[in-house]
Amino acid sequence: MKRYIPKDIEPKWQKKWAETNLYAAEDFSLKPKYVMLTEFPYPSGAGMHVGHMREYSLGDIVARQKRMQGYNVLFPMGFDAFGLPTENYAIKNKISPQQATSDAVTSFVQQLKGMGFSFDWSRSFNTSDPEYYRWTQWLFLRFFKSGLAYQSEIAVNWCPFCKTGLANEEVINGRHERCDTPVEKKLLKQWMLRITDYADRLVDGLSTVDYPSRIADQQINWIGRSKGAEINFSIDNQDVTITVFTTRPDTIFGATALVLAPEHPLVERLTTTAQKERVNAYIKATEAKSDIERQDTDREKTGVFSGSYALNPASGERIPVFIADYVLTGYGTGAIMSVPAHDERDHAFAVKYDLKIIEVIKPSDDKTTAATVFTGEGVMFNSGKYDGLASSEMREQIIKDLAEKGLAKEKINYRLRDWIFSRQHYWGEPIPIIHCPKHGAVAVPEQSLPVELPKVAHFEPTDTGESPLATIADWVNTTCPECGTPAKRETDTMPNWAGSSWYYLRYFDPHNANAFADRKLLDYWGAVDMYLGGMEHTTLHVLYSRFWHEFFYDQGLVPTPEPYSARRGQGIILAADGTKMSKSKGNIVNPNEVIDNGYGADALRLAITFLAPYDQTTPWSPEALGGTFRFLQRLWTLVHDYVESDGGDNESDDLKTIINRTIYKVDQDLMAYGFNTAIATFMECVNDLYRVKAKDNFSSIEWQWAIESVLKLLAPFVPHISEELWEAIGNEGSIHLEEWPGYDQAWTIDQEVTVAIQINGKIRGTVKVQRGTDQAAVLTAAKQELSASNYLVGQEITRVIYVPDKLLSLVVK
RNA sequence: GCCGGAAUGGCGGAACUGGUAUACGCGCACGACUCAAAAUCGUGUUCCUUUUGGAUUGAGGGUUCGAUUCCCUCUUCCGGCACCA
Repeated sequence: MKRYIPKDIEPKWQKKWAETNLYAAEDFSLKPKYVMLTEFPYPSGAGMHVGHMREYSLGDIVARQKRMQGYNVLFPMGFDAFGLPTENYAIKNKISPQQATSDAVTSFVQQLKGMGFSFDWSRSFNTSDPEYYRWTQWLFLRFFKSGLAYQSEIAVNWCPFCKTGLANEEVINGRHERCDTPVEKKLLKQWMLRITDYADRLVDGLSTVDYPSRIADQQINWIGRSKGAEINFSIDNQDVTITVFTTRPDTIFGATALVLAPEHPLVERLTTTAQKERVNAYIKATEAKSDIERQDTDREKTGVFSGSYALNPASGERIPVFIADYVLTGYGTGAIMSVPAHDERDHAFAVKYDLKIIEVIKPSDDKTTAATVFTGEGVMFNSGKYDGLASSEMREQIIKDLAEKGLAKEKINYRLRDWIFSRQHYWGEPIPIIHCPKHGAVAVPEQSLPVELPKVAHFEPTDTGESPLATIADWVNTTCPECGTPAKRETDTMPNWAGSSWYYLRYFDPHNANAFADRKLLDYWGAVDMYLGGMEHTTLHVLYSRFWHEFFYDQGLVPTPEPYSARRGQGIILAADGTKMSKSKGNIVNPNEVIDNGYGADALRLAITFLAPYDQTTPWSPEALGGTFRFLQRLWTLVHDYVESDGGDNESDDLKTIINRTIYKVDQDLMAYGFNTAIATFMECVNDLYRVKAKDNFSSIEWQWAIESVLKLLAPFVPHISEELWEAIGNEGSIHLEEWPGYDQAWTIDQEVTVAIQINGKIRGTVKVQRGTDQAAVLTAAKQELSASNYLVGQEITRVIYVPDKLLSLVVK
């Protein structure tokens, strides 16, 4: 018998699949379509480790099963080539980013092909190809022409290490998500995308798609929609109004101060001469603080009195106006009404600065202790005509009453901020804008796209807040498309999230030179049916691309309101020691090494998938590989034993049951993405086949059917060995073109069942009976079974509960 | 602080709508083959007591004939957000 040596079979089949174009998706096929998308990687010099392969292994299983189930499957792969990782790699190795990208793509393709994934390679592209980013620029101009892309001089998050501005989404706990450097604030003129215009749509759209709640909730939290009111406070003896945002207008009678952010535009005007020195000193001190310092919630609250007083529009009381940095300038109006009795932050502030604390809400059950700040709903008091009424019900009434006097209006605020879209780096799509002294920012005409990234000798980022492109005079200097006068190109580039915000659409029509994709193909392929990727992209890439797609839908460019019908997030594979795999720690498990060590891609795919539920973060276990390899060896031996045997002529009910049950279970598991339990089912199945083989001499026809069925089920998981064994048992043509096997329900059920006997809640024995035996007969059998023991001796049975074919529960005393 | 998830043998994990907890794999032990080892095959493997038995799904309570599963309280860990009014 031939031994199972993966090296001998895997490259052979990979070559054959490529030659026969086995996994090509067909445009306009009459079969139902299924788009299985896995996030495309950014090509870097580091190569991919086993953790990366989890995502593609899972996607490949689904894609292959769907193909066998008769779908026209699109399972594409490309490369997210622009961005910091590639640029940093290029700088470090003193090669051009173009070269770094092309080298990395070559090695990534080799790694992916070695795993036997069924990607349609004819649709592959990389986002740094001018033929691709031409359309990224074209789509950006749609935002620009709709007023959704605008320039703004704002204090951006600046990473001093990467030397670039960042979006809010890229800042984690005050640090850059990529390099962990604390970010600084830097005043820069930036391109922004008005994602906040789509805040409601991004929340509401979630109820139309199939996302796990942990992903949907995270996006909802990130967007942070909160309903409340803007209320105007007039300033005593001055013709000035301060507008505050609050979600609790029902506490307005308890507002005993106004607090403005230090950056609030009215601070200067409200500061009295007597207080000027103190206020200026405070603002200076605030500016000196880092973002991380300012965001520390445990920090003692500080502030300063402005000298002015406001009038509470509900109570008419004169209340002081303070300036304090616990009020944020970027949220709401940058000013709040302080209600110390019912807000913990305001309480702490009021205690420190000796402000009045007026309680106006008490819990309906009235068991509050004076020590705590009551922030819940309750009954209003000290609130004039609202006394005795429920706070939750009066909230809208108060807004209405104040609105009649022109003092308030309903308002919804979002935590989400507009998307800072400029990067001061070389390796990105040039923003296709020309700055004309007369016409301002002008779009590059469509026929002049792409605005190609010039090839340069020096592409290192600068400290000036300008992109390296700014130094290339003959690229920067151009003429205005409107009037022909000398003008300058925009020198900032787009963030690495730009190309990935629409890449799935390009797979539908990857070679189109006249449009980002043909409308007929967009209509045919529609939304992505399943999108698998990392949890870390929930509030970055997934949110961004939903925003782009929703805008395109409004522009009539795409047929569906949402890009992804369903989304799943796979868990991270950690190193065996439980820490993250990283090149610097040297704990990376390289798939190439695993394959070369003789385990092969199939055993690796199984090990990755069998490790844990797909969505769970879990440490890698090198030993698991031995287990899955042994399993494949046992399968190999089983099939070859059959091929080399003569075969008998026995019919076998056991065999029928084993196979039908396996098909049923694997079917169920795959529907629920229970990949690890599906593999356990295969292992049980092969163990069972060994067991019955030793017992009976089955007919060849039955064995052939059994083995063919098992191989078809295994084909999506282990494509090489199943193809090899499919051939070995005498089949022509690829197993991957076979139909997914069906099962006979009748053979998945045992005729003889084991019924557990429970006495007072404890299992005391079991009886075997025919399926469908009635309660009386089972009770008789149970009494007989337990006659040898004394559980029932001298006891009276007071209650009998029978769960048919499963369990008999007796209550005795 | 807020939102989400989790806790089951030595380890990764399984268990359908409440119905025989520990499937499958790893590891370990013993046996077969071998001069020997590896590989392979077989047997066993939750814990305590081993005679009967008893305990056990992070802790404590509850509902139920019966709870890993449902409810309440709490602990720990992981992910996300965080002075967002």
